[in-house]
Amino acid sequence: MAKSIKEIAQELNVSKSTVSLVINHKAERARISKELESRVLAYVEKVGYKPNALAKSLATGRSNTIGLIVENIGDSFFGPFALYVEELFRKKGYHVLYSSTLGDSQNARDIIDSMLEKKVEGIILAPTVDLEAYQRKILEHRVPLVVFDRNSPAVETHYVHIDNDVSAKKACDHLKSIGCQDFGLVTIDSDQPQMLARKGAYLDFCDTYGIEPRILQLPYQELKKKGTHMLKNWAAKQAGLDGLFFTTNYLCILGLKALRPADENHYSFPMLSFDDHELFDILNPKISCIQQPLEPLAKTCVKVLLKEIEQGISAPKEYIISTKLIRR
Amino acid sequence: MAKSIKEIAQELNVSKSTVSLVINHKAERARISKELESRVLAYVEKVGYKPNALAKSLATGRSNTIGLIVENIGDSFFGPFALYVEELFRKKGYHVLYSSTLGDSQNARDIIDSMLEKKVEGIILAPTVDLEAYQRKILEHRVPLVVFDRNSPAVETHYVHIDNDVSAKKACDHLKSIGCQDFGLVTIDSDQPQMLARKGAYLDFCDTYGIEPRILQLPYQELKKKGTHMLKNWAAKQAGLDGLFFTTNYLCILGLKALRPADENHYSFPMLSFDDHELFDILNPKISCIQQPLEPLAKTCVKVLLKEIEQGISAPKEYIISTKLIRR
DNA sequence: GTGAAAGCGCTAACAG
DNA sequence: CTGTTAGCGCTTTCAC
Repeated sequence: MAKSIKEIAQELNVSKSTVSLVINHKAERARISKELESRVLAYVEKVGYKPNALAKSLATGRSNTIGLIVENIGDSFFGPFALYVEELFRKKGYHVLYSSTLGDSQNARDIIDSMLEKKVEGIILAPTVDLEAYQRKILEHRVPLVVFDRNSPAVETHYVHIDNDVSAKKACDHLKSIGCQDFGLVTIDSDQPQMLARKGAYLDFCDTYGIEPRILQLPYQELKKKGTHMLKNWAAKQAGLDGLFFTTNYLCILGLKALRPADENHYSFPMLSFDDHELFDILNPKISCIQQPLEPLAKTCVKVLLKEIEQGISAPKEYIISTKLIRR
Repeated sequence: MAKSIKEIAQELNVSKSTVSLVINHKAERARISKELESRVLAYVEKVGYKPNALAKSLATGRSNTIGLIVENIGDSFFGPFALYVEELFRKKGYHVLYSSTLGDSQNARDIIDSMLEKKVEGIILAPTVDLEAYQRKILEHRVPLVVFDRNSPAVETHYVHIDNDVSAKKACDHLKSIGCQDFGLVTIDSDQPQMLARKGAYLDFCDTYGIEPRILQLPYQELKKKGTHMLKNWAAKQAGLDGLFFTTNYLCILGLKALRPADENHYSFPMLSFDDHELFDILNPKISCIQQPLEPLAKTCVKVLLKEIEQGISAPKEYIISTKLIRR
């Protein structure tokens, strides 16, 4: 069905290379006559010939594709992030092959393998835990890698992230400033470094102000099944609790649903979320949050990766994007 | 860096084809000795050899990739939908190449071209308007196509969608049943068939009950810039308006933000949204909606496309998924 | 049982 | 200026 360059050449009575050169805008350099060039171009246009990208990539060694590995493409953080990334790469002539790990390391490894097999020219990765070996593998294949959102401390790669300590500290300070004396932290049970950092900042804060820490760790893998129940039970036992800091927006949403008062218009205490959400500002009460600036985050990842692709792999560097406390 | 099959063969003192046959589990059929087979397998495992997917696809004509084209991967409808699709295809050994059109037909055409060049084995598409010619082009390339969410009526392709008329009618009935006598419709200005169908159902409803229709069409391309302002102005002029039906959830969210009362806890009238949203049930008041069941939608698209891929292109068929009115 | 050889569609020297 | 040629890495047929 689809024509090949060979057929085009035959039908035009020229050689394959002539057609190839014209198509790839190298006619000038090969000093092909303007007239022949436009004849070829016209014919190619007419029959709608499109080169087979697979063959082209195989021959050139360039796939024009980059891989983006996130935790969950359907999530309100990664989805919009992915859109920015896609847009930015599109402008540069690259395509994006996405995949979601769902927090499962085996998934992540499979995804990385197949991306490597597909010869992506670079990878942007939000790693799961235990992915150090595979991050090294990517690097060994000489494929540029940018890690974002969370990092495996042991692996030396470019790393784009926000300042989790400072941000979580800001969150705690804010809760204190609005009168919370005894607020708790709700996080997940995984060892993701960014979650550990947020928890660490909370613990430090408690230490500084002599607050007794109250921490609930929810099981990431069974959040839907058990989260609500666990949170309710836990909260019921926390006498004197006067605020809650959620380390991510989906936890905060879970919290809002679980702790919703039956017939009142307001929750009994302030809640603050890490990561914004499009509806946080119209809830009642409004939900303050630590906002990760998606666009700068995406732009930085793309910029760093493009540089690696174009100029070769360079020494790993860390890029810190600062967050904003949104008071509502 | 990455080894080729040729190197593996040399290092093993066998021929390329032997290695290839073993890797592809065709050792038996080629009557290769068990002993040799396990020797090859062991070596391949040891050095971590992975075949170049590009070369493989070129040789076999199978890319094991399918294309998914949505409007906006960052959106709360398409994002989770994409996740389901990805998961379902992953199980079948396919990868998904996504892209967002952002409602722009030129983007859509570029995306389709490049997917065709990459030799995807099938495409799931949420079309923009004016995409008929390109849908035909896909079919002419003998690439299986499943259209969902919206359809270009003229093109005969497999089409998975919800029943927009019936659903919108349900929505209107519900508003009436809770006492709205004079509710309006807020939609976008594009000619997407599903939007037209929803509007049509509203007009029919008004006709039946002798209600004077009040419709606001917001400019899709400039929603962020002008939407809030336009909606506010429009609503202010609608004397006696006692309810609002939004044809999509992002419009409803815009409405909730635009019409938020300054210092009251409730909106002045009920709002109902087409498409659910994770926070609609904790808003005050809660937002009722027409819920499109994402998982069945995704499952159907995948099932239909897989059948086309495996059994060849068949006569176009329409698959209708029914929606649910969620009263809140 | 195994390996040589042709070919998938394209690019990129290098002759002419 | 144009065409021939030799791959890119893999699959697959067909002699040996």
